[in-house]
Amino acid sequence: MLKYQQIAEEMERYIEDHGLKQGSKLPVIEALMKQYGVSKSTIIKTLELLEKKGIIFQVRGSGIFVRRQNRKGYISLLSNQGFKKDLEDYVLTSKIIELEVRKPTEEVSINLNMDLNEDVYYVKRIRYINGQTLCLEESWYNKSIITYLNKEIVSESIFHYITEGLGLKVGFSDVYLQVDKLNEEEAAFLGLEKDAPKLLVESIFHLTNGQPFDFSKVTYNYQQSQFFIQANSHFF
Amino acid sequence: MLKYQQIAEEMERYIEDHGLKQGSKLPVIEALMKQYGVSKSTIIKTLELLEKKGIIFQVRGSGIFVRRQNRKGYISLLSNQGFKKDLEDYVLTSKIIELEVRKPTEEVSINLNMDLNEDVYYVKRIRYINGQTLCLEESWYNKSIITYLNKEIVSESIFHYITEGLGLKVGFSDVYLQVDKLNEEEAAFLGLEKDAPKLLVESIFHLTNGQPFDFSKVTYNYQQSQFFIQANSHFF
DNA sequence: CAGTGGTCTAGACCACGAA
DNA sequence: TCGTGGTCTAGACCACTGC
Repeated sequence: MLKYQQIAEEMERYIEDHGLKQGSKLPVIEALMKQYGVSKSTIIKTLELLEKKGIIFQVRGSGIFVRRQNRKGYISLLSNQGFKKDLEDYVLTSKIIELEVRKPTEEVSINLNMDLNEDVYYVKRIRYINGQTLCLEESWYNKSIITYLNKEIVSESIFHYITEGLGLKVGFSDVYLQVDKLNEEEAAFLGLEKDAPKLLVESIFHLTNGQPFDFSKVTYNYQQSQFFIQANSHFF
Repeated sequence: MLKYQQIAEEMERYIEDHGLKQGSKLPVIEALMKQYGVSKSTIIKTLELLEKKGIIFQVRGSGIFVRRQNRKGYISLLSNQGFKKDLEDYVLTSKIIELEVRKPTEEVSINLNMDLNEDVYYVKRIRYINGQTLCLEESWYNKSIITYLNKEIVSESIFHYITEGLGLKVGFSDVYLQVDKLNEEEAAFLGLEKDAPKLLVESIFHLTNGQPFDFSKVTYNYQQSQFFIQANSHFF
């Protein structure tokens, strides 16, 4: 593990364990250098990482402060790969509706950058939170990358299998959101009435080398869907 | 302007002007160092910035590549402060419904970290895109920070006024999303039927020193609302 | 194993905020 | 004006990719 990752974890744990609130001041860079016995650049790298993750913010000429969003039960739209971390206190389960090897549709082939005659794994499942329907999920995986899937894997965390089991590294993802009304089939699966609101989230996941391997369409039950995002200044 | 910002802008313009596609390889770091006459660290800083903005991705041992999402007409949920950049080809207008100084409600006081007897500017407006209703927006500004607003300012870009006119610096924001049904009043303002889907986006904007100055609740017309987000690997 | 990106160091100097 | 974070440099060494 890299030094700056190590230090970032320790600092994150420190903030968590001491229950520091938004605005709490952390030690100055000089002190952190001494405390961890590393150079200034390494501390800065650490702080950049913590800032990206939304855990601190830095004010030039003033100091380093804790950043905390205070609402509970929201799903982060950025730390994708399942909701494990956001919804730790909730019970998440899945029901598999379909799992098979297919040829991609035109839409899928475009999003996964594949030929129409290559193979994809198609997975359709319902996810439940505390026994209530959370979402209806359809995913397509490029079979030349995700070479094998079975019911057991799919009923657990697919991302865990991809990173640990297959040893692949996830690089980045594009996420698209739309609001619309449920059609009859979706309503039936989610246990809602037709034309009720839905949030449709389409995601394309890429490996670190830029290759797309997973295209997903997730339809959320509007009653269970609260999301949040932390944005940083580099966008302004 | 800092060197690494300058170089980032030049590289971004180069990618744009040459219409480089996702996966196009850019020059190696060594070459960029020579080309711009700076040290390796500065180039790395440049590339980190471009990566955060979703313009490139880097693959260790391989190279630097262009990242591009291909869908048009989506609003970025991260580069907030109005949609100017995302919807360049569209005509955006506003109608002001209310503009006045008020005392905050409890909800507003919590989100802006204010006392109940301090003053806030309250702004309510409808925004249109190509003549269609895009959203209904309610905003509360801490009056001790945003000291003055009038109809003219509010009918244009409020963020432009805050950064240029008042010389304030926006640091970061927390964004919360929920899907629900329109109530009667919202439906009337947006020209939709009651109980139609809506996306409610609540945002809290902070200055670089961490002080919240703007709490906004924006209700989107579901027919006009397409959003996107680019996520990076540090979340995985 | 050559090429390429990533980490880490030590230190000079700059820019901003608060007193 | 001083304390603090930010930029930039030159260079050593590490780690991953792909031929």
